[in-house]
Amino acid sequence: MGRPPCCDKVGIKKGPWTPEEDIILVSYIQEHGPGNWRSVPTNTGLMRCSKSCRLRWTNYLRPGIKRGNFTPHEEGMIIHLQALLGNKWAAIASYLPQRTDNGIKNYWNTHLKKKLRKFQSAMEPPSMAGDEKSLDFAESETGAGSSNLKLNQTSSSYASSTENISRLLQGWMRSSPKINNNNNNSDSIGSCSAAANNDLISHGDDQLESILSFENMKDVALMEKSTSKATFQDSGEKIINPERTQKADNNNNNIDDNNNNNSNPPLSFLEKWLLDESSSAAQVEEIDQMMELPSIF
DNA sequence: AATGGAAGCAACCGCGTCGAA
DNA sequence: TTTCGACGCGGTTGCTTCCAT
Repeated sequence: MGRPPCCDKVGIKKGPWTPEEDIILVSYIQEHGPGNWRSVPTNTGLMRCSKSCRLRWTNYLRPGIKRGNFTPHEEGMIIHLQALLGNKWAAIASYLPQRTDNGIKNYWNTHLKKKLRKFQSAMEPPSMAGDEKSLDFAESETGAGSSNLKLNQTSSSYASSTENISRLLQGWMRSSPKINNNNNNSDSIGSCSAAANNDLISHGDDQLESILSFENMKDVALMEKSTSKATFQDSGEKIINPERTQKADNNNNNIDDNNNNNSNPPLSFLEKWLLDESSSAAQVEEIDQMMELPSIF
């Protein structure tokens, strides 16, 4: 007996959402608030799976979502957090309240992974360039030789209409106290960071290698400025447990309890770095400069 | 101008986790 | 304590657009 489907597959519509469907969904959420996704299709008449409704809201219709190009600071945060957390996109997204996990994941897979690959190739001796083992994030990738990065591909025309729908909700979000969407305000950075402090668990050596290899890449000096670094590295196996960050984020009333756990080193260095726009932006700009070196190509 | 490949991104699928009964 | 439903996450797929030939 397999797992039952999340919803009745018969008559369920798939594929891209239409503006009409978006309006129906947004109207419903305006009235009832997000959550209880199971009831959304039946109550709205949408021929969509509840999962699909949630995804559509979370990734596109939710107010406060920032679309378009990522800033150097955002890139730097993603690079650092990916090195620290691995492919925990939801956890990474919790530090970038205006970005969705899906968006970050896509951006990583399409842009940053390639950037970092080239950056690391440039940092290595020529004989090592192209050695897949040299990259923690290395994965099978066809067409790796292409240096043509399309950074400004235009989004579809409908994407702009979803933004409009999203914009319509801005006023409602401000006036409606019943929506507890922590990802939509700047405070969530602090709360997520605090949550991260609560979530230090043991992890494997791979994670540590990832961290160390990243540190080797560029900003050792920056990291060494932090007084917390020694503690963090010496522990060797302590890292944020990203799987709980969002839940902790939603329950940050309990943060104080967990902060009292003395066995866990503080992550203030991470927070400090993440909130230090100039440092991360500078790092990404440096990578960009490396990318532009003719010698690489 | 046509076409094939590459790139980007929206959406889906399957599994893990959590909480209520 | 166990079971089950709902939600959330990460990986993957497939469609659309762009670009080179």
